[in-house]
Amino acid sequence: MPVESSPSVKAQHNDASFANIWAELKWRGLVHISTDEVELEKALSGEPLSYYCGFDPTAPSLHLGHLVQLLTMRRLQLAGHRPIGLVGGSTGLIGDPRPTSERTLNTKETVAEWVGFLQAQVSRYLDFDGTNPAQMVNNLDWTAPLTAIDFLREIGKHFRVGTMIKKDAVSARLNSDAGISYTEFSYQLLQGLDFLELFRKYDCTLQTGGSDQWGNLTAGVDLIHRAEGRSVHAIGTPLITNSDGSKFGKSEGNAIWIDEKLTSPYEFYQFWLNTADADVVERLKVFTFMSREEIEDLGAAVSERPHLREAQRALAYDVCSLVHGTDVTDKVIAASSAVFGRGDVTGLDEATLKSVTAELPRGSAQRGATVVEVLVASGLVPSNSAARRTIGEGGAYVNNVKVADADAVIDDTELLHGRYLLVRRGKRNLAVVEVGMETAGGR
RNA sequence: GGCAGAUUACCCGAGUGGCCAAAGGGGGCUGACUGUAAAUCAGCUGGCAUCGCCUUCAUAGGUUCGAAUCCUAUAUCUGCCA
Repeated sequence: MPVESSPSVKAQHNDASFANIWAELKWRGLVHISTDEVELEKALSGEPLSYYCGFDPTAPSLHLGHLVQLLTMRRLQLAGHRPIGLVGGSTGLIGDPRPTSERTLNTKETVAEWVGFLQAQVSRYLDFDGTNPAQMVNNLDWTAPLTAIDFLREIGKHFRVGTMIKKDAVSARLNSDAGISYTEFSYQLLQGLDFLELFRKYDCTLQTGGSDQWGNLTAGVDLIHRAEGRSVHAIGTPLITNSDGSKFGKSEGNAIWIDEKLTSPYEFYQFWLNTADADVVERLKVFTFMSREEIEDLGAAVSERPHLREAQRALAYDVCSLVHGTDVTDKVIAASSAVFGRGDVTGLDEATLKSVTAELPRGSAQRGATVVEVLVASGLVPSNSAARRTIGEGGAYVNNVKVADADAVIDDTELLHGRYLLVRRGKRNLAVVEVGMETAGGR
């Protein structure tokens, strides 16, 4: 299992101006719901405790919603507590009930592959050295050997159906046409079992997760209370929302993934840079390790000189560096400024051009291609018609020069370093097209 | 099981034989403005070899010079009656 922290993890620290980690979590708006606050604050201020947060393999990568959990885990670790990163090799095979509809089951092979991906991702955000090192677990390790009979006798007996059907996710489904399968109905037992298992094995006494997981978090708290007679804790982080009511963490309807293959670092950086003024302070609190003072200064900058967008730049740089590293982030910023700056790309030397465009989508075309063909090859438009439409609208650029004639042939002299074209659609959709020296091929 | 009604482009929804690639709204895209923002205004929003042609109005057939519109069968959904 690949377990490797990101280099930036070592440099992170909490804000010492807070009385304790609980106060900081509250200030950052990371506590939406929790078990007894007084007890929890006491526990978090006392001896190091073990806590866990689970991630189900429902996709090949984690997304920004998960990043909230990862950073919350890291904050608790920085406060001296011991994190347990759990990847749901078994729960991913069952499916957490969504309020709307039944999930389709993924194959065991797919889930196993995704487990590996997620373990590597989770590892990057935790520290595996020091006095309170993180550890990674997979709930398949303790659920796979369990027989159905033992599961029903030892776990199922502690759960009342009346309680189970009152959980939001379940009751929403029972009241909908979709109904709910027995498989998904059982999900909360599995997550409860995880907490119990980790409690027994590692004295894990706190589970964190999104507030939408509250029903599952309390399933574990209740189970431990019944089975072991001990009170343990749970913290539910809020659902991050945009001030304009749109969904956070989406760009043009697509989720923002932390895997660079699914969401390019360029797109990732742009996503953060475009954070609304009204949301940027809240994002800084949740997604960065900046101190209260730094964040308050940036908040003041937003209201005094919004056009400079200092807070957005700081946010984008910070989060992009955290997820993709500072080297990649520097390249992305260079690409962004080459495009949004004065925009003369013909003067760039080849090495600079390459690094600047490294994060952009790429395509290839043949020599003698028309503007329309180049636009389609870039992937910026889906069809020739769309390409013509874009050109007609005045939104098509080659090497940052607006093009008007759809059928114009790209001359060899326009190629940057004999092969490249920087193609742009609208203000900020960019791609690189490499023009081949051969004339065969293509589609 | 019986009766009635629905099924239209990304979504909602108009259209009941030709003037329908299909009203309107939402969403999206582009342009102007701007702070790579918000708001606002304007245009675009099936495909292609773009003055024209092709495919599309649940699916498969049929009537007709001509069908999203009529008929038949199938599938799915919604009401009402058993």
